[in-house]
Amino acid sequence: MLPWPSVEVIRPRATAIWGCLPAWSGAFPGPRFKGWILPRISPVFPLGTWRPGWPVGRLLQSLPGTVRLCPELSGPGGERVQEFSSMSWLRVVDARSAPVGSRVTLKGWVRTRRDSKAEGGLSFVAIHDGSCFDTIQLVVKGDLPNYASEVTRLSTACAIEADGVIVANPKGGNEVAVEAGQQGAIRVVGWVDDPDTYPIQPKPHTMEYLREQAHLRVRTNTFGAVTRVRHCLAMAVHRFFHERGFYYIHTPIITANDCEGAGQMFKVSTLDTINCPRTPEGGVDYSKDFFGKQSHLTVSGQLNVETYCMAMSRVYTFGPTFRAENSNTSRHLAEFWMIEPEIAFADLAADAQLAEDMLKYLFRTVLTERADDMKFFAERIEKTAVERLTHIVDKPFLRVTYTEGVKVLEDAIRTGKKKFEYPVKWGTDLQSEHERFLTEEHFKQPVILTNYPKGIKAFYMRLDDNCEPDRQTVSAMDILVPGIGEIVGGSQREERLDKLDQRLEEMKLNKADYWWYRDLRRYGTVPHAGFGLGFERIIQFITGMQNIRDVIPFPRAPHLAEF
RNA sequence: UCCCUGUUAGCUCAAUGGUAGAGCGAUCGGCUGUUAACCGAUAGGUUGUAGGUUCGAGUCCUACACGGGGAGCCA
Repeated sequence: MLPWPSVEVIRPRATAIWGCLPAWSGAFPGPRFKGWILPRISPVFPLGTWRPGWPVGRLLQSLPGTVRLCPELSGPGGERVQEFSSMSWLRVVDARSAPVGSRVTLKGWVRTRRDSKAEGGLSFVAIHDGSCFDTIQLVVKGDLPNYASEVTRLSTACAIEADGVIVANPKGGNEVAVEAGQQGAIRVVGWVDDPDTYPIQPKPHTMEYLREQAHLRVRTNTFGAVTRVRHCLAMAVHRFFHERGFYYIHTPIITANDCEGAGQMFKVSTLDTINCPRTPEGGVDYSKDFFGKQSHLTVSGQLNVETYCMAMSRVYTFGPTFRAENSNTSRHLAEFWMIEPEIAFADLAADAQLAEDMLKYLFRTVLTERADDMKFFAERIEKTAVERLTHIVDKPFLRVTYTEGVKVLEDAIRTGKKKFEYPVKWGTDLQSEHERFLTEEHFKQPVILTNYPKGIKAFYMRLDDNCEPDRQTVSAMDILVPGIGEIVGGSQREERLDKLDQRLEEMKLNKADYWWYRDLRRYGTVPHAGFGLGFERIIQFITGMQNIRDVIPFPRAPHLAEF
């Protein structure tokens, strides 16, 4: 049975892409090998235009004339080509670009159905399968044996298989003609129980409502688009670091350090919550617990990843983190994903540059690879979604010290340009309204704020040299973006043991608890720096989705763990 | 956790303290190479829960539950 299997294309040496091209029913001339056309895609493409995993067929379709065929190949250049031969149907994204006349089988779910009495019965059935934003339309003729009994009863979300022929839609694009005369068929795989009460109707729903239907909401345009963008970004994160020689470190989810410090933690325990073992003083005896001491879900992989940084030079973590704070906002989750790189022999400036490069890489990638979804976000979710990313990619982020930032705020107040609810004073933390003013109204672009007063920052941040008396700062930075606020928080770490100890003391932390962290400063310490990037927040910023609960598949927040 | 606000048909929302309404969706019919289709008809309700005031409560009062916006905490 046609059609062709999906083919994974790999990039062996960063100069060319080799791969197998399905023989599109003879649509492309060229040398053949066991039924495959074997192209070599020349490096005339700018590097990074496309990626491993994209079928070559799509590239040929979207970029005609830029592919050279290499007849000398007897295989895919000795490189790995993986065939998913068990998948013998075509995805919607490939059907949309397949040559007219191809026989295809499609599998997917019905979005909409419209009927016509013309030509002895005709139904237009739009189906989707997640492979791209758009649906493809099946034009089903009334001559199918199950036309009246099944096809005209199809409703939103019915699962079907369709055999048909790719034809051109009169108004542009591809569609699939399904008629008995051409061995076409519609097979219903799964019906929808009661179309009247199916929660996802072909009409606009509010985000709040869809949140209550989290198991079904991915079937909508919006959540399908969010899902593809999220995936695209996750892959881009790994690619960004991998291409720059970073190692991906799997830091632990469970931690027995009660010293992570960044807020309330979830307890991890196997003790009986009602009859737990007691210490003589009446407290819970955690020595009888699974880990022999009190343990928690991690709030950050940073301290662990620093240890790996002190041998591997460039490392990062990308995993879930947990905060048991009672935060109820559109920017907070109890379970969220964080990207935390750590670089050795680096200062704050290098750290900021890495963060800026990474953000721009992510923006560029999503604009290229998910243009279809980004177009949708710009049309329906946030008008400037595409425009502002394009804009940001082109110019350097602004670097402003905390002290300069405070001056800007004070000037704005003095000249009556702006009124704030909270006062601005050097040494205190900036409020949301202050940060928003800086990035949204004053600078109107992403801003890297640096060198904060030490009193408002964590113990591990490096003390700046040559500070004014009473104005001691640390090498910390926050990246603020319009609409979201803080998206990155990072710092150069304190690599000098005496200074670190001094800070631990000042903040009344127990040195003994940090023995292994302090060891890093005793044995071959080097200047190093890193940052944390909230993955959901970057998705929010890119897509314009207003609530963070709508950019993660199953959000976890206070009183929210239904799905 | 605090402040503000909301909860009425499958969904989005109306309804001076006096008979519960519309649009969309669904179902049926008509028209149509349709694509946010269009036209007509039908079905669909213990007004978030529990109390209270009143001759009478969707509407006023109290408590609770849940949703949303903002703040704090942060990413």
